[in-house]
Parts: sequence; structure tokens; C-alpha cells
Amino acid sequence: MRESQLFFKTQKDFPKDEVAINAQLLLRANFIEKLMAGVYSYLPLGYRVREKIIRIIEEEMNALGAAEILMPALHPRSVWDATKRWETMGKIMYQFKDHSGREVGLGPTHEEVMAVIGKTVIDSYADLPRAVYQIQTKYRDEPRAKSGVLRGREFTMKDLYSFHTDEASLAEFYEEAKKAYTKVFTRAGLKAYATEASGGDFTKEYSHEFMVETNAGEDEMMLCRLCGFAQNTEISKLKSGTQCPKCQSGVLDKVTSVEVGNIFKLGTKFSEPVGFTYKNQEGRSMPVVMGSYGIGIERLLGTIVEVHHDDKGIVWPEAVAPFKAHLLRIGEATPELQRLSEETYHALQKSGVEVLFDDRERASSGEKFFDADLIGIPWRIVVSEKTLVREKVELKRRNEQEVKVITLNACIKSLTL
RNA sequence: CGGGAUAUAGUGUAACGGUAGCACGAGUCCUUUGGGAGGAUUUAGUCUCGGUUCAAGUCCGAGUAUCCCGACCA
Repeated sequence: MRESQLFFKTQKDFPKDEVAINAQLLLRANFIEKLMAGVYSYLPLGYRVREKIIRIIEEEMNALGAAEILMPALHPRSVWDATKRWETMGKIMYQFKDHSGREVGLGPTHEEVMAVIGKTVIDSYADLPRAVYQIQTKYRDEPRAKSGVLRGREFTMKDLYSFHTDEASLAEFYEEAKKAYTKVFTRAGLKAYATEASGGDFTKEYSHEFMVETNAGEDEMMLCRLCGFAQNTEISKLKSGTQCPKCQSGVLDKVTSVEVGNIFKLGTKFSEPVGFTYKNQEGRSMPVVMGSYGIGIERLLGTIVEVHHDDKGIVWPEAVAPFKAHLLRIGEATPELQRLSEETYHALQKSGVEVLFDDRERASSGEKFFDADLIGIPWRIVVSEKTLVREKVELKRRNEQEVKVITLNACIKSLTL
């Protein structure tokens, strides 16, 4: 991709109002654009990161045996009346009437719709267990959108639902889902702790929140730095003291964190009210036992920025970076330098390296370096008069100081290892 | 939804109640080209409504928006 043709523009100044680092950096580097509080557009760079995250999630969900579907964002009131949540979710749900007076709402979550769909697919114990997920836009009339992209009014959620004959089957899947979640976050460059939490609205049983330690967070968890055991602060209050209940030798520290995902055992809470049942082997109708598992895509993206940045800009983990390499043509674009930069660009592309080529004629070298640091692509390749005379290129990692002057072939080799 | 703060050009900032200025950006021309280049020139602004006043960006009231702290969520 040529930077001269990409639809974005970095900003020299920090946005005045924003305090959250993810908002400052993502807005300044123009990954995103704010339309209103908690509602953002994703420009090419942000879009690419978002897509990378989604691909990782899809891979791990598919590996779990879940199939991807897509449910609507617009729901009729009737679906929500079955569980009485039209009323109880009223505060946070965008609800309105269409032109013919029908009451409709934008989905803040999809348990009800899911159960309705489930009814058409699942009839018998032979149809179970099953798992489906979607990556879809949620709408929540948050009383307070905040922290940039961390809490939005419109955001994308991966929501996975599992269906079982009994609690044992659910528990088994739940553990697999927990592992898959850990994989997702690890691949996205985050250390997420599966903390025990109360089930909240959904279930009396415990649930797990996936917490990432960062000051930008709005949650707290109790963390043992020795063994990595983590616990929700509420649960921690009820149970143990400050000693780690797992390794017995560590101490639980209270740390600020962001909840990037959570998993719930729903049981029959949503299946019973809508009559979502299956026939067991004796031919009796039984409510389907459900689990639900969520990840906030943009929150995850924002959290990555909160964790991976320095004073110059973002430092993307390679797996979610908008591009793998950032090629900068530095100095006057003489025919010779043009030749070397184009050659480098094409060679990288041919080798399958995702590369952003800063071929801008009018940007100064300083501007290109600053932008490259701000955008945070993992590998920086520089071609200039200096490298031209030796027929080489410079290779530098965003998170390291060392600059290597090497041949184009050697450069490609280190990028395609 | 309670509490606090802020609102001036695309962005960031000035202006005693009395001529809305500066920097960046953007446009044109020239010179530049290894860490946000220099000169010339052009461009664009007081959140909305009401009030006080000879006069309001500035004072008062209401509204709206944004950010922050709480309560709630991925």
C-alpha cells in the first residue's frame, strides 16, 4: 500500500480533550475518527488492525468448533418481552418506534435472539452440543462513554453461544472456551488473567472476566504476581485475605485493569422463558443449557494501544499491526532513489510482506520518521541517498534502537522468517 | 443518572466589556530534503437560544456537546 494514496492524515497536536492514551494515539495517528462520544469511524489503518484482531478471534473460535453466523442489530420488542428484558434493559437499550408505530430496539446483546434461532435448529439431544458465534455491532446507550475506544455506544462484539444437554457438557465446553480466550489474547499481544467473578445478571454461578492490567482500566482485580492467580475484587472481599489462595506464598495486589472479555454459564435462564427445548432420550422436553462468551473488539484494540506504546507513539505487536513493514523513502526522490525504493517495495510485496510505502513527495524526512514512530508498524525500512550508494537498505524494529544496514535480500529474509 | 471542568479557523492556542490575533494544517510560487524545513502569498473561526449593555468571544440565564470523577458494562 502506498502511503500517498492511503485515506488518512496524521495530526501533529494531541486532541485537546482526550486523556486516555488509546484515544490520543489512535486519533493522532488517524486510525480512527470520532463522530460522537463513544462512536468512532475506523480509517484504513484502524480498519486493518480491527480486521487482524477479528481474524485471530475467528481462527480460535473455529478451532473451538463454533460456526460463525450473523444476527440482526434491529430487534422487535416481542423477542425481548419473553425475558422481561425490554423493561430491565430499557436504560441501556436504544428503543424507538418505526414509522408504523412498531416498537423496535437496537441490540445491546443477543441472548434472546439467539435462543429464538436456536429453537429452529435444535430439536433433539442428538443436535447437541453446538456452538455458534458472531462478530457484530452492539448498541448501548451508555450513561458515560469513556476512555476513547474502551467504552463505546456502538461497538463490535464477538459473542459466542454454546448449547448443551446438561451442566456437565457446558462445563466441559466452558473450559475449552476459557483456553481459546487465553489464546486469543496472547496472540493479540496481551497478558489476560481469567479472574473469577460473580455471574452478575446472568447466573448465580461464577463467571470469568478476562482482565488486562493497565492504568486506563475501569476495573480492579486482585493479582498474585508470583503465580498469576487473579480474582475479582468483590469475590476477593468475601473470601481470602491478602495471601494468594493458589500458591499460598504470594500476596494479592489490587491492580487496575480492563475487562477485554468474559464468559458465563447461562444455564437455562434464557432458554426456559422462550421455550427453547430439546427432546432427551426418553422423549421428554428439556430446556437447553446455554453458555455465552464475549469479547469486545474495539476495547481489545484500545487495550493493546494502552499496553504497547512509548512516548513517540504506538508499538503494535506484529500479529495485529496494520502492516508488517513500513518502507520510508528518505530524501530527494532522485530517479536512482526512486528506482531503489520501488524495487524494495515490489520485492517486499512479492515476498508476501505486508508493507506500507511512504512514497510521499511532499513530506519531509523528519515528518516521515515521526509518522512512522507514531503509527507503530513493527519493522521500519529506510532507503535514502546513504543506503543507495551501497545498494542496501536500513532495517529497524519499532521497539529497538539498533539499525541494521543490509542488502535487500537479507532484509526480506529477516522479515519472512 | 449525580458531581466537576471546558467550549474561539480543520488542529492547538491568544484577546481589560471596545479592530477576533498567533502557530500548525490546507492552496499558490520559489528554495529545500536523514528526525515534524525556510521565504513570499492566500485561506478559514467566537457551540445554540435568550438576557444585561451604547457596545458581548468576554458578564448573566437556559440548552447542547465534549472530557474527567462516581454508579453500571465488552
